[in-house]
Amino acid sequence: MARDWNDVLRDHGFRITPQRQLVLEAVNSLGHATPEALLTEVQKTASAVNLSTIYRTLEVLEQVGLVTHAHIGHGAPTYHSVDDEAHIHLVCDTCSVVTSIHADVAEVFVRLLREKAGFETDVAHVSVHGQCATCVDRQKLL
Amino acid sequence: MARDWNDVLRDHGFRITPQRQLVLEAVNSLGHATPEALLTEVQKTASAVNLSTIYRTLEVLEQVGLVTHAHIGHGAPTYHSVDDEAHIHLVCDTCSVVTSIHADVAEVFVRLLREKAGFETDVAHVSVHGQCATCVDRQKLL
DNA sequence: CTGACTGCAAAAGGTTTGCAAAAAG
DNA sequence: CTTTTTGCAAACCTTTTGCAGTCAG
Repeated sequence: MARDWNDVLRDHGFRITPQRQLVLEAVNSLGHATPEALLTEVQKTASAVNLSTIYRTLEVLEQVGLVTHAHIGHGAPTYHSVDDEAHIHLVCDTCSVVTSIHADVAEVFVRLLREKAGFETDVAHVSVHGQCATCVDRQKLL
Repeated sequence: MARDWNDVLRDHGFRITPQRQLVLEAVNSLGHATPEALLTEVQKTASAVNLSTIYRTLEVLEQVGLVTHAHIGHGAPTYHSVDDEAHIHLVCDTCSVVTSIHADVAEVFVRLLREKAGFETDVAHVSVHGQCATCVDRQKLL
């Protein structure tokens, strides 16, 4: 596992660079991370790395299937390793907390979309907005 | 119906202005629209209206519950009338086409999220990424 | 060596803000 | 008249791009 990421890149005609290795490691170690957060992490090791390199690297890594991203909230997308278990992001519009839940809960939903619309859902990319348990409870008290 | 939008605003302590009326009308007539698109629409009637007014107005209209927005793709959010039937956006990551499907298909999904995570889903806000029927078919041919 | 990759700086896209003038109630 | 709302311009933040130098293969 630790050695085939570079094969994946090479197989797609990309070169192996320290920057790419660092970004990939940062994605793996941070779990969920915005480009900005990845930059900070990468710069702990290599302070000269530029933000635009992060973006370009993520594009490459995503293209070869080593990472994916999901759109949470308004601002920044978050990237995570493809190795991670498929999960869905639940974004609370009240308190902005993001929780994850196993993608299994979407099984029926995904099947319905396939049957009714011929749509193949990328489960990991889904982000669901609404109100988290905590905020729902808090609201009941008022 | 045509007359109570201003009551809604007033009840929340907001004032009635031509700009707010025009933005609301634009949201209703365009169905799905980005702030930029709304500006263009509004300017057909009142060319002096400014983009920042559009943003501020949308914020107010959303706050009082007359419109909502959804995050489709990377770029701009799209706003629509709350009167619209609840629907889910299916975003094709291959061809970028956005289709809508009635929110009923998410019923089981929403129930599961409520039961398993206590999460109350805002169905209309969900945008689902994946591959549309057309692109799925096209890929099979290759 | 040669083309892919990087750093830098500047541009672009979308959204927000401060302020003075205009309009609503 | 008082307070909100607007227009304008500038600031902001995130992402993208052009270019020249650097590095991987």
